[in-house]
Amino acid sequence: MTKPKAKGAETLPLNQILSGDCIERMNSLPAGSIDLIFADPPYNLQLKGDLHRPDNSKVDAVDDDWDRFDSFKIYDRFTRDWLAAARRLLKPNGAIWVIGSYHNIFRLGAELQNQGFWLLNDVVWRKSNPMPNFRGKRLTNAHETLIWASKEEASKYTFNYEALKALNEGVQMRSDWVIPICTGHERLKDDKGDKAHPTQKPEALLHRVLVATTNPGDVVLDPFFGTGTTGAVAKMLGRDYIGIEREESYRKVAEARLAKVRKFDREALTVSTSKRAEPRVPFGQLVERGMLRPGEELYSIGNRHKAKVRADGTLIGNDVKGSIHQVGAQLEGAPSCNGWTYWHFKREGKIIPIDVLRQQIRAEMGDQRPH
Amino acid sequence: MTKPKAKGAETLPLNQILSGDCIERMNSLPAGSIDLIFADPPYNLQLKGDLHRPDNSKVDAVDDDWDRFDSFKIYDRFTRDWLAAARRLLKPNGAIWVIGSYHNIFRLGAELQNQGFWLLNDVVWRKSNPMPNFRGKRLTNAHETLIWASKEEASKYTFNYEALKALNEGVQMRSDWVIPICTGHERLKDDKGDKAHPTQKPEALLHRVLVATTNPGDVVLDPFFGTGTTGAVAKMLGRDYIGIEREESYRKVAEARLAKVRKFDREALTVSTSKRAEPRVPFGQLVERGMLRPGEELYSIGNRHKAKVRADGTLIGNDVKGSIHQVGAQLEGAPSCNGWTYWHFKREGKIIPIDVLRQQIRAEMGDQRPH
DNA sequence: TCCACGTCTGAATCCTTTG
DNA sequence: ACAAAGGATTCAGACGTGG
Repeated sequence: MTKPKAKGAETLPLNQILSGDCIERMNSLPAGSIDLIFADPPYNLQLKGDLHRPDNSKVDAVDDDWDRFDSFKIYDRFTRDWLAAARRLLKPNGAIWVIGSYHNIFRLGAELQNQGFWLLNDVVWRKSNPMPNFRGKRLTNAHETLIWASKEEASKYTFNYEALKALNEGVQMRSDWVIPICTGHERLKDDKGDKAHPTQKPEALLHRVLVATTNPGDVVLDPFFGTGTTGAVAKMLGRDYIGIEREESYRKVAEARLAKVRKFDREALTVSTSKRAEPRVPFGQLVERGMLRPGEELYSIGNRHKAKVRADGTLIGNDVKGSIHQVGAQLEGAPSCNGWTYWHFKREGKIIPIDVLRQQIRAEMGDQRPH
Repeated sequence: MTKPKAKGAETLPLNQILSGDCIERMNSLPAGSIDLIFADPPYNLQLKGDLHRPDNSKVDAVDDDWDRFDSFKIYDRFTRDWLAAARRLLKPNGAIWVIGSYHNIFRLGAELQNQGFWLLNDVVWRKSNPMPNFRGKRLTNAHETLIWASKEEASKYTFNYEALKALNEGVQMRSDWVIPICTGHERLKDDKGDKAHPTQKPEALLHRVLVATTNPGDVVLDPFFGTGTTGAVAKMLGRDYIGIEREESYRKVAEARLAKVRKFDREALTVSTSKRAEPRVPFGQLVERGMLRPGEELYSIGNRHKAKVRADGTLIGNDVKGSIHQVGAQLEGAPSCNGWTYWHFKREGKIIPIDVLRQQIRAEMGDQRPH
């Protein structure tokens, strides 16, 4: 499924992290050479004093220099300039994702429209574990907003509808995505054990973005690369990436991270075109959340069969592909099969049913109830 | 808890639906007279009569750069004008809610910021039953966005934190709200049995908005009244409303609807309140009243520290003296401390928080409070 | 080995009254 | 006006420790 390279693509610094100012670096790249841009620009939080939790511990605020702007006017000029540089780089059918909070997302969205980008969806990242509002003065700020836009109205943008539907276990993917914030082992630390970047995004978020709106071999640019989540997920998924990052400390962490990332199997990257029904916890979430890796092998209940996990949450095994249920049924020659109890994965030599993982997600999904 | 009426409030056309252009009608109302505005403005640029070029020519289909830019310009002017009229009406501590989709919400949010409104939250209305995306070209657009903003940064806006927490089973209300779209009996029909309004909002949404950010007796204005959901819920909740609607057909439906609405019982309107709303009790009163004796010892929450009560209602312990809060903070090395929950006294061998005594005093005061 | 429990932390525009 | 003081306020999840 490799596409013909765009003109000038051979000169692109693929799978590298460029240093310096993102606008200058973007302007030095050839026009019309990028398939997708993912941008997580400074939010301009405008924080004032300190904030303490009720237990008197201090909240580690995002007070970095790179997030300070003196006025909306200055922020708007910055937004206009980097978006213009980004737009120039996109292929005619290219698209962009931006992410932000209420502090900046309205300015981002309006400027996207002003420049002729065509808004396709706004997507809500609903955090399953946000920081509470400690003073009880507002609603818990439990989400961030992403905007997905094509370069222009006429763009034939990439959208892997069936893959996303498969990720969502047969139901159309909605514009609100429930994904935990980046914590635990995934959260990168510096030498001192502190977080390496104040706003590292979860890989599950980028996984969904890239599966949805790119194909293997596409070139993905992230002009605010940070510690490289976009690059890491792009590499796993067999996309090429270009990162731009100003801060040397972030670049160093990202380089080390990317060196360790391994691409998933080619088979796992081929996206499903099958159609299925069935609601409930989508198996694809186990993949998105990194509980199971694309390419990982699952074992049937009697250990007579095995199958490989694909990036869109389908299985492939012995020339059979489809959902966990379909593949189980086929291999057993049965009319139906409950994939959740049929399939098992291995951890440290142990065989564990995948249903265990579903239960973990269900426990996290307490927040799905009406609020 | 009746508030003093604002100047000019006696001239307000309370609980009425005004006809005509919302900007003109808003400009005819007295400045600084409204507690809360809820606005669901149109975003369809072709909406009849709402938007004109300066020369009154028709806005063509949005099919090239010039037209796109021109139509955004017109929409922005419309947004600027009605928001300015709305802002003039708000009391200094007033607030506004606006609702929109990705077509217009970014322009609304940016203009709110430009005019000096202070964004408090963006809220995602997550529809539990959205219309699917039939063509499979995008994500199911399963949400709309609301913005909650105070008139200015310094505004002491109304937020009934405890009431919302109660609505959410004792957990802080988040910025994502799961509410079904308006269907079934709630959906108003016209004479022919068709839906009376294309975008009727669910009462559950307005219920949450008004419980959260108004008090009984507040004046709520809706400049795009439609079929009157804001008014209906305001009336149920014992708030006064003013509606403005230019379409006669909508006004008629709204009038009929509002005539049928009945206000809830006063008891039902009482919501949980926070401690902040309770009267302040100086610690010295406990000593004055003999509930605690000078010289008596108090014990910290973990029983790690103790201090002696002095006749003037200060504490002394371990070379530290001052208020119950100051001494607690000093002993804990904390930036602040709530002495009421930190300190305990002994009676018959039992350890009891001093807050119990404050509550006794408050209970006695309750009898004397004016209603 | 496993459970119970305590600790820590996350893009946060996070107070109100008195003097 | 500004400064000082009173005193109200948290959820989910990861991780470590101790029994």
